[in-house]
Amino acid sequence: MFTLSTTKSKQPKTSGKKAYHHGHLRQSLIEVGLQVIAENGVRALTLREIGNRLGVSRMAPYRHFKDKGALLCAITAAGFTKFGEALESARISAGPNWEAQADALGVAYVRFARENKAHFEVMFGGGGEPQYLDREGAAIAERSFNVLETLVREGQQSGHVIAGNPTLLAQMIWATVHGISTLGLGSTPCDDATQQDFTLYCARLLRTGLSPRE
Amino acid sequence: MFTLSTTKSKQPKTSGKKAYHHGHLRQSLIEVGLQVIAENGVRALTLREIGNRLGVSRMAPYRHFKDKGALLCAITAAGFTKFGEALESARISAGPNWEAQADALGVAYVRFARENKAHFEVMFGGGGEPQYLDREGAAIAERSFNVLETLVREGQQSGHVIAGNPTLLAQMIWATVHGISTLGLGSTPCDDATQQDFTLYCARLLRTGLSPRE
DNA sequence: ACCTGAACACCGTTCAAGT
DNA sequence: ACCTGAACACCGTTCAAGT
Repeated sequence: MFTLSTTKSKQPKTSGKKAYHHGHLRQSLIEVGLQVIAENGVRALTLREIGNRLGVSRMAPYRHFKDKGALLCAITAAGFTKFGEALESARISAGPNWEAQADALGVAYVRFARENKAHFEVMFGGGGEPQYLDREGAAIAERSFNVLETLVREGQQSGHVIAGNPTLLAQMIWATVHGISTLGLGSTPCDDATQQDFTLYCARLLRTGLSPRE
Repeated sequence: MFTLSTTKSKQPKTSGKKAYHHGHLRQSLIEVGLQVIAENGVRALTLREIGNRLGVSRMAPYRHFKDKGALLCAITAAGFTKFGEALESARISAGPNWEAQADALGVAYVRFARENKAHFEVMFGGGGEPQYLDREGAAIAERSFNVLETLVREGQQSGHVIAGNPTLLAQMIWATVHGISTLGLGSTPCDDATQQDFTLYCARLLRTGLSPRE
């Protein structure tokens, strides 16, 4: 589960005593926090609970995070990093065809939301909260969006997309995939395939439009 | 603020003592609860706080709601009722033109989200919560969606919308307006006009499509 | 019926303290 | 540096009780 370097912090503590802690509490807090959210929702995220799961005192988290909100911010930032990677890698593995890339991106977006409910929840303020997004997180989040905007620009150059402000066009697409994700549209009730189908259906409609072409 | 009948409950209590309570605690709880959410978010909603604001004991709410979740359900249901009315009235006052109706509906959706943040938050599970939606609330919510689906059907009959499953088409539109609403797209940072512009922009794109018509 | 107080098991967070 | 315990001001909720 731990993907970090295994180098303990500064003092290896020659004794086998038990040590103050494993040495990567910060990362563990994020991972376990995410786990708790995945199991029971953001609402159930409790510093005490995290502490218990890690066999650590109630106050230990405060060594690494100013408060609960700071932990959530870190989780959010980690989420957007993963999110951006998922989008970008989906686009790349879709090959050179523009439409294939567009489809892949949409599907990846919706799939990420489904497969990382906990992260998605925190990332997009699924808490009525002021959205746990600090300066750093916001920058990462914007990078994710830029994958989409880049796609639009390229589509315009290759003649797949109409002229117009690429940012606005990207936002329009963004709204659609995001709406599908949050509304859980096309899922009956837990089906991944149907949701993917619905996403592709929407992607096609988005291209050709809702009004008849004469 | 109180739009209910002023008839006190059963016993008017001839004495001027102060009475057990004003007689419409249930409705007051919903209204004040909504107020608290509007001011500080769902997270800040506290039965105790509501009680305080109403000059009522901590336990009074339990007389009307099984628990906090039940209150939230009632708030949600009330929200969807208002929401459905907003959509329907927007459609009606848009006149007979189909496109005008479609635009009005989209704008009304996004505007509702903006002007009723608190309600919207609770209605669509803006809490990572299991979405406070009981059987009754779900029925009301579905009715709101049907306004949209009806519009699509009529659009198909009048030749404004391509053929296809009206439910899926409506869901596609729904996803878009919902995405705009939750992402707060087109708002810089609190501007109502620009968000409306953006919504209309999306509505047009939705009709004509993103790929060039040759 | 409708309201109340005391009490219980939970929170986040502060503080003084240990190694 | 990193961890800990006790303590404080909050929660939701149960219970026994008042009118």
